Amino acid sequence: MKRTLTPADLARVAERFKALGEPARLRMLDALRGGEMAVSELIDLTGMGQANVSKHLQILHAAGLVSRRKEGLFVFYALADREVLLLCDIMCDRIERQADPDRLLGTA
Amino acid sequence: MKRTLTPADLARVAERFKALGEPARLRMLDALRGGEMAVSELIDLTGMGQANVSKHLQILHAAGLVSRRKEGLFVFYALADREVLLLCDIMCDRIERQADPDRLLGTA
DNA sequence: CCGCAATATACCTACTTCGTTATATGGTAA
DNA sequence: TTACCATATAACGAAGTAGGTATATTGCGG
Repeated sequence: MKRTLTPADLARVAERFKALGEPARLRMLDALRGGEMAVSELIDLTGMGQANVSKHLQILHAAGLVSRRKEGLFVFYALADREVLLLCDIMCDRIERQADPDRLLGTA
Repeated sequence: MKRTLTPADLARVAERFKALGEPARLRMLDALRGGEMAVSELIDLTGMGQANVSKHLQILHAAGLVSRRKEGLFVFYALADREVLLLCDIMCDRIERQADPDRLLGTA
């Protein structure tokens, strides 16, 4: 197991995790599970403002988590690869395992 | 694959990713790979300020990423489980795969 | 050409977060 | 008890970020 990440690499890793660290962006990634979507679809689906959705998409794209494809007036975004979902699923599994007992106790 | 995360769960997932979204905290988690460490060791090892290290540890602990153990004057922190490292490794692998060609091409 | 539709960007405000210094808490030893 | 050590917390300023409105860009149709 190599421990040879440069500070720049470390910053890049942090950038990606930070991009995943917003509920709004997680919702957008979840919406993209079914396949690519145009910005307007994401706006409609999430109920968020247009400028806000666009900015979040830039952040996700800068982090390499989503890909872009222009087609006429529309821009379609898609998950960059399967690992993005893998990360989310691992984290969600942790949440579900820890949240379930809480919910039973009414701690939520 | 269930898509039944409540908004509260979504916020919890985001909280955890956000906790991973800081280079300083990633360095601390990396330092904990070898096993539990006292706060003063982390301070010494990372060169960060004492108050800063303590605050970052509270964030990691609140996110459930590290565990605590008090022993006399010392408090030892350790990785909460193996999945924490799994997440980091997945992300690091992505970085290494994407960073290497960039470096060769001088695109960075 | 003009006007419109989809997306991106600039700008602003409120809020959060990082890092530091100073102080408080808890535990140990003399 | 008092002094000291390790850790936590408070308080502060600087910097970043989310979300909104307004505006710019880009591509299409008339």
